[in-house]
Amino acid sequence: MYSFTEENYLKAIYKLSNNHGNGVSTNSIAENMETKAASVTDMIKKLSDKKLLKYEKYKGVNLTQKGKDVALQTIRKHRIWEVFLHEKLKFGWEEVHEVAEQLEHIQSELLINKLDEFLGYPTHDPHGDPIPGENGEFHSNAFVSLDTVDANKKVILSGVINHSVPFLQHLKKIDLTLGQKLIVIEINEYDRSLKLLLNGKIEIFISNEVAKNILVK
Amino acid sequence: MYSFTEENYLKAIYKLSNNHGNGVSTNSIAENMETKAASVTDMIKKLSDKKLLKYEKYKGVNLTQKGKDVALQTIRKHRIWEVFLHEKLKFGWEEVHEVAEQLEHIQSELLINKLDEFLGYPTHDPHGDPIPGENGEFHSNAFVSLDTVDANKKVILSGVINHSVPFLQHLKKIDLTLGQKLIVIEINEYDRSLKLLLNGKIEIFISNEVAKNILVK
DNA sequence: ATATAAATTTAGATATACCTAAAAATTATA
DNA sequence: TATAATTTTTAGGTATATCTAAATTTATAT
Repeated sequence: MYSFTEENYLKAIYKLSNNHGNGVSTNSIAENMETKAASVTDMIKKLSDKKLLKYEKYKGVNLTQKGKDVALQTIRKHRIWEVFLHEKLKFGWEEVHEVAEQLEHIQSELLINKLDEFLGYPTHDPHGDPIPGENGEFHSNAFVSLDTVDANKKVILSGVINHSVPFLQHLKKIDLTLGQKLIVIEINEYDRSLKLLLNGKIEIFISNEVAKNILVK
Repeated sequence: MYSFTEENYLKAIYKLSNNHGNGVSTNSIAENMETKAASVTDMIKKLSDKKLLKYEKYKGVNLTQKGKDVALQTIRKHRIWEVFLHEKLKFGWEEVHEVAEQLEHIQSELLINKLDEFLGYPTHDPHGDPIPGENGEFHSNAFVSLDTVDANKKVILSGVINHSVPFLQHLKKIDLTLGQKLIVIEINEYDRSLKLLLNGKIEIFISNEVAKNILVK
């Protein structure tokens, strides 16, 4: 139906329009897709012709409902594949993204629905991001950043804000993984670094930089 | 490493060079790939430049070892994905090919090796075709066509020669699936049609046309 | 052996998705 | 508000993978 490239543009624009208000700029898309502004203008015209987005010269773009649907289905596929790679094939959570970038473009409704069923209809991917449903509906996750949690409260590591490979590798190294039960036992006022208790056993220290990028519930 | 298209050409040429002797013709490739001879000539030149095949104008092509390796790895990936779709996602054996045509091009050594492990290192795909190993080695299957089997011999349905969707759907309809235990209880001399006993219970009739396309061991 | 048929290649186009460099429009600044 | 800086678009070009139509080579048949 749509090419790899078209799906990738729609996904990028969808994510960018969540961050900023309205009218996603050519340059921001170019930066996000690691390409040049001129290439973005070309593709934008094509997507506009296909009614996937509204485009006004020099004013940026906004996805149409059709465009949002394609973006959400691509994100759905990406996240379901990430669950498969992590749960079934034992990929580390820092390894799943790259392969899912390819798998998300496989065209088969049947495949993604059967895979979803096989995985037991997961609601979140290995980074804690919610998986949109077949009709694009989100189960919004009421997660909070770990640096806002009060001391002595039991929480569960449920997601990350920073999805970069180095950050995920760091968490893995200090035994912080999705589903980890933890308690903030000390908050250092000076640099807002934290002392955590994992599984009621191990104590670890983390910087505020790390805490800010961890989501818990 | 290599594009979808390049991998598909190499796979097609590999299969065609098994059928015929040496020198796969431009037209046979075009027919197999459902494209035009002129397009094949273009691609052949490209693959020849990349040392994936030997090409002499008007004389057809032969894969180099490098070309065979790429073809075999693509076939390996295709068949491992078919096992996954059939065994884990419960796709019918007539449904797996189309989706595997896409999945075979995902580029990740880690993925295919982990998938292979997850599936318990299968040796045959859902059509009974052998899965090449990591180094391209084949476990050759000593299967025979059902129309050559003597009466009253116990055999197991182990593969098919005709891989077409209508043929596979027909077998499914008459309860013939991979692994089915059966005995030829009657061979009609006139048209070489067969009466079979399935699982020692059900009797069915099949034409010689069907029997010729079934492999058993 | 030569004419005819078939197979193959070449020449020249098309569509996609990129790019660089230059031009135009918008936004920021003095 | 006029000028400078930034952003965006346009113009023109590249590479991939197609195609049609014409030319060339090889195979077949009389």
